[in-house]
Amino acid sequence: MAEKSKLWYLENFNLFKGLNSEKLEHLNKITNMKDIGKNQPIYFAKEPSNSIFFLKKGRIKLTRTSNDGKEMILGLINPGELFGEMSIYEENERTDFALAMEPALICAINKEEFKKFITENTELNLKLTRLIGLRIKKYTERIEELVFKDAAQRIISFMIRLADDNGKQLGSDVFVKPFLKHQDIANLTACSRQTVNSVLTDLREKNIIDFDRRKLVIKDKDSLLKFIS
Amino acid sequence: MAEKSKLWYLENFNLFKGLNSEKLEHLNKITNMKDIGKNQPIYFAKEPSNSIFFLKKGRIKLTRTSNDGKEMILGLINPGELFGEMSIYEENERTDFALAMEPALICAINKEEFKKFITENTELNLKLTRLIGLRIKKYTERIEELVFKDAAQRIISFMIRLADDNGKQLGSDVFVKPFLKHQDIANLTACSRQTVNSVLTDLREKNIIDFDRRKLVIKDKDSLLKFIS
DNA sequence: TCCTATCTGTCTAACATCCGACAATCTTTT
DNA sequence: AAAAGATTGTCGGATGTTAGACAGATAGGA
Repeated sequence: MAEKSKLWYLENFNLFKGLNSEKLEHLNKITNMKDIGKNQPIYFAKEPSNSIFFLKKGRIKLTRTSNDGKEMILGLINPGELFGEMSIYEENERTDFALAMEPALICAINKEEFKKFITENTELNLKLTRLIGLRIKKYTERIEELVFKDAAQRIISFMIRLADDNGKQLGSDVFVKPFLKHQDIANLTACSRQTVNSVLTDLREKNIIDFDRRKLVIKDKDSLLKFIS
Repeated sequence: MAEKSKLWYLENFNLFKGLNSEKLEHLNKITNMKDIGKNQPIYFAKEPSNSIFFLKKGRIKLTRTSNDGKEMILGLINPGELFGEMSIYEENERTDFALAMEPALICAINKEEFKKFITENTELNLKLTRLIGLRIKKYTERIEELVFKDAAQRIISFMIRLADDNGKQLGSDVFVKPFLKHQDIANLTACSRQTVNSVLTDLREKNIIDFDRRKLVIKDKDSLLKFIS
């Protein structure tokens, strides 16, 4: 990878927008671009956490596994987003597991280097603080959803968020591509694969959504919103 | 309330330990002690968030309410702990609701004043950052629990945490006093009051715990731990 | 002190969701 | 192009949890 393009990448991460070229150059020196293959791990749980990451290309899922082998997905990471940032706050090892869902390009920064860089760039500190606030908000909302909503409502909420984050408006429809496999949706919404399937096919029969392995189309968002009232 | 005792209170909050008397005096000037009656609110959801709080005495529950009136408890606050601190991170209104479970004594600090105080005391900043990291960890563990564990396991995990936080070792038993009413335990563990009751009485029959309205006694922690394996 | 609220304990029926099973379809590898 | 593997679709039975109902116990206010 040419150094020039790496610099360009850095500049395009939300977090780094507005930094001057001197600072970007310094950031460039302490970062490391890396290609990750499909289904390859980026880090493991219980691994000492020395780095934080930015995603340039691909999709990452952050997961946790129960004692008896069940998987839950804590969150999905899209290009331009930071992940693994908990290593700034936790002393020891990571508690989750990051996996590339498709071929990905990531940018790694050493935790200590990044900490130092932050203290020298207080405007970054503010952005980071805001980001952490958003994370907490997201997690508490997730808890709320698990407590108050049933499986169908959780799946529908997930689709709406997915469409908001990754969808393209096309006429009156919203396209999301790629979609996720049912098992992943199940692991995100805390229900079984079969329940995901039956909810999705039911909504398709009602002409509210359409989907196949690779795409999701939301044809009638208003009806979806009614379900989660 | 005499000013002298208030200063003494401040000194005893974990977060402020180690501050010199000049800084404590300044803190004293920007804080406000307040008595709160049983079942009285401290702040409401959707209220502009101008203050953060420290709890000196009593117990606080942080709750959220669903559209159809069901309550969930996001967390309990014990004396010495900070709460409402999300107002530092979120711009707008609060998303939850704080209620005194028993007569309480709290200490309020204006958000902006506190922010200023932090920037002038960087060692505090570090402590606060660590605290936020712990909050995130706690929330993600809660999500994990909701996804992986059944109702009985969640209730048992809750009792163990309660005993760790508020229990007193007495011989081979751990006493927790006061206990919570079953409905509150239900709202903390995402299940119904009836389920809480049946799990508790079942454990009592097996001589693993004992309880009544005011206390919980853990008589056989090992057996409890086996349930959550 | 009595009276009223609230909380606990215990049923049973209804319900949501899971789980195993298996065929059909699509994807990847050889 | 064939074979192996992964994903989707669809059953029906098993299971955990809820919700309603109501009696008895306890706490708090008049």
